[in-house]
Amino acid sequence: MNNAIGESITRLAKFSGAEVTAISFPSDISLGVAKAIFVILEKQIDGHVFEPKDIVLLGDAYVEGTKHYDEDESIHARVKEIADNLYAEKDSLEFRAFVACKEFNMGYFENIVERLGSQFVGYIYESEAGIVGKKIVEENTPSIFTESEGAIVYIPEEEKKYINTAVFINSQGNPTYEAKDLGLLDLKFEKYNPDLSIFITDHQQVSHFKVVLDAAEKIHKDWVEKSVHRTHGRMTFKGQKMSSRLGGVPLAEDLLNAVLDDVKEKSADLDDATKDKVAIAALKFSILRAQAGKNIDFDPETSLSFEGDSGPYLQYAGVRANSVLEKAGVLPKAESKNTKREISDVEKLLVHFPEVVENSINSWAPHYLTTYLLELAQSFNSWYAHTKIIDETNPNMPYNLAITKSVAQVIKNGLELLGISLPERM
RNA sequence: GCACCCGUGGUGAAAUGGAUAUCACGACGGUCUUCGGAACCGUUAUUGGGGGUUCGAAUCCCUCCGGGUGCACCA
Repeated sequence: MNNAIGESITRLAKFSGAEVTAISFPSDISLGVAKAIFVILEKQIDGHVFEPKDIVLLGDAYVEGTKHYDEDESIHARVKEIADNLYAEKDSLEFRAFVACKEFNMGYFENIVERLGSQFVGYIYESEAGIVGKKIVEENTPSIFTESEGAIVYIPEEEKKYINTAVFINSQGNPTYEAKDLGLLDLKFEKYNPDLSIFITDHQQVSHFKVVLDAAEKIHKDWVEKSVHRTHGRMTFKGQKMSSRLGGVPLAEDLLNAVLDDVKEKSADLDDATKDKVAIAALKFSILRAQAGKNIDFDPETSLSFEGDSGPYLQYAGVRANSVLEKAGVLPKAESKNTKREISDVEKLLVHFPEVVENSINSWAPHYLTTYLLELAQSFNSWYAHTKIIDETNPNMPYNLAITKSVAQVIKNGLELLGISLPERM
């Protein structure tokens, strides 16, 4: 979800003429990671550096670590030691294993992101942000932050009831998520100096960002004035919450492959790249069609459709239009403006495209565009069913071809802005 | 308990405060010698309850009901 929405917003922003830098904030370090590393090291008694071979292995270690930690208090000391060494980047067995896992994991991540049609220009890791964030918090204690029960916390003014008190540095001296986000702000603004910084996260984090931004405002007003937080809902899988910590959840790749199976069933004769495009369209569309912010329950059985309101429906309309144009060969010259003819509904819709795009950009809401494209495709399909486009005897043929061409173009551009590509055939 | 978000046909969704609330799925009935049927046409059914603001409310305010999320060392 984050990828689909983020990518679309990125593309909309670029289209509006802005220079956009898409960065990701990978969660490479945490107590949870330390737990996973603990499990991994335990299995590698001979002491050589762990070589991850499978992404599933890492996921399992994460889940197992969480479970093990909750059930067995005797390992807490060791896990904390691991965490400290990771945070301090101290050369040690665990740190080397961590580096190997991180490298492997990032490779996997970049792969899937590329498959989805995205690209990040840069990364700011939580580990870096944690170091910077911790420093910022320490420098501003006690002026902004307060010591409490061995931890360093931020207490908002009393009248700001809607903002929670939050721990920024825990009693072990490690930065929490809050401090890391502070560090992220600092690194982001230092590295890229943006006019506008858009955070895209799920909506569980709204109150978290309120605290962070409230604190940040006192450090650097600029950061907050230039920051926008867009949230999206969460995806449940067949009614089940997905949590990487608890396990048993599908990865984005699994989701995509499930969809791909359906596509294969439907059209075995397509080449693999096209099947992938259709599958990605189906998946992304089901996310982007709704206003961001709502939760989506994903069930491969029911929630994916290739008909009606769907990504493939849009692709189909575009492919079909292109196919007609190809068959028509060279476009005839435009007819004279004097020809009398009714303005088709399709044409009326076509005119609105720029306005819709502008609207989507202004409110960072890709779903306006999705809705519009759907209307256009429906209108075109309906028109198509009643109109013979290639018809030499029809004086309106040039007009009809021009309409077809415009539709093809608008659908292509519109899908592009959504991060969905238009196949040649399907 | 406090705070934030949400509630639209059977289901999933749309609607800068503006005309008769728009699509899709489902169900039912049609199109089928056609430039691509992942299509087209028709039938079906909807704003949680109650107040208020407004010439006008799905949209704004209050309240009740129902659901979700967050509230100190996870991210």
